[in-house]
Amino acid sequence: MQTNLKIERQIQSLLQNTIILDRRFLDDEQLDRGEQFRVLDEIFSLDVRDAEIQDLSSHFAPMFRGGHPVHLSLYGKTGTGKTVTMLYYLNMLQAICRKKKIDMMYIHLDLSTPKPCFRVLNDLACYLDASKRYKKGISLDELMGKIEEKMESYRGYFIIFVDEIDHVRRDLDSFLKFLVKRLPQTVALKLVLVFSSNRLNWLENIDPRIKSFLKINEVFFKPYNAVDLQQILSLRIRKALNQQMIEEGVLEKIAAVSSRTHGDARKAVELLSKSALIAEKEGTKVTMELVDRALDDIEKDKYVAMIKSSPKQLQAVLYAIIALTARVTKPVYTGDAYAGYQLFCSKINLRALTQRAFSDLVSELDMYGFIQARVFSHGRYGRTKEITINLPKEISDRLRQVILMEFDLNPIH
DNA sequence: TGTCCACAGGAAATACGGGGGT
DNA sequence: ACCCCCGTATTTCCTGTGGACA
Repeated sequence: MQTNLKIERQIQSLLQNTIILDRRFLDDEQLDRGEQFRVLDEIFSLDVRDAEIQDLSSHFAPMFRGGHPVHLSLYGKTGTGKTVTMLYYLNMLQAICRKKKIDMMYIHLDLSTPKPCFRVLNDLACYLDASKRYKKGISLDELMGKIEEKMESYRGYFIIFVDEIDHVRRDLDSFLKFLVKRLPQTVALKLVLVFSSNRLNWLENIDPRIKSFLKINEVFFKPYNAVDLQQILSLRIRKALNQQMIEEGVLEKIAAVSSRTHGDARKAVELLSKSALIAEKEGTKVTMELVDRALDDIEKDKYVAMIKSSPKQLQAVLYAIIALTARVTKPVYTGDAYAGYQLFCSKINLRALTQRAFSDLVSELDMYGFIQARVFSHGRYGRTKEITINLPKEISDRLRQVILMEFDLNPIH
């Protein structure tokens, strides 16, 4: 009976202290298109990305005089809203065109994960309903033919938004050649290409013959400043969180920290979400101090996520090094580390790499910031890397556990 | 000054694996 | 179904190196 009451009270207090009311608004992936656009409507009406939208408008304006805009390239770091802004803009553009009886359609080719040229064309064909999804067995030429066939009858404006263009693996040239040279010559529609990239120089290693053909306009997306981020965050807070539970200044702090370090809206929302999550778990309000902890947590998650997505060999190397440095205080040398690594490999039934390869992996870990490895000469006692770990014990212990789990071992001490 | 340790790290060879062409 | 080709991972082989020590 006692426990019954206890549980009831627990649930009661959890309900009262609920902070996250609608989790979906903390993660764009979970919103459908309509909702996304509605959120954007609110954001853009607050002058966020105003300059960029202005640029877009002047680029597409010729459409309404019957002209033909040149192609467009969007630059900006990740999380500056290239994709979201452009999609929103295209949606609006389409609505306006419909009102003015101008034929227009657009397609969004999402390359957030790298794809070969073939897959991209296949995607395009699928959107056009020109072909089904092929794994292989159809030549690029044939695929292009099908796309052209489908486009032949169309006479209006046709906008293809190629998101993250530099993710076209292998043969970006032939992909562009098709879009820029071949397509406009074979079909009658008015084609406008929109590319987005976070690298300013993605055009540099393109076949110069295509490059000279490519008349292009550029729009730059600046990182969000603190004011923009405040707008974005406050909207999310209104939609997703219980505002009573958020202390004064938290919003400003998150915005300030984010704009200072990256200006990435997605990361800012992530920080907000993490803070709320911690607060909810602990049954407190979201405080400034909690934001700092969330920041730490995200940092920790970063290391964990990175090692989880790394190759097994790299994980094994890191484990060996962590285990070794935990045992001794002095720095570890390559030879010792390699021996430890071999031992660990035999334990987990993994083929050990050569010392040469091992050495490269150590350097890689150094680059990622897991460890410090500096070459140091001990005179006649040789020249070797001194390996130390600078991570807080908490993180390195966590990493150790994670790696063991990756190898299906229980952390036994 | 020369020697020599214990590797670093470059270059080339080789293994591997998956996708494309036929 | 088959073969080929190419990019990547790893190995093999090798030369280079800073400084303690004699």
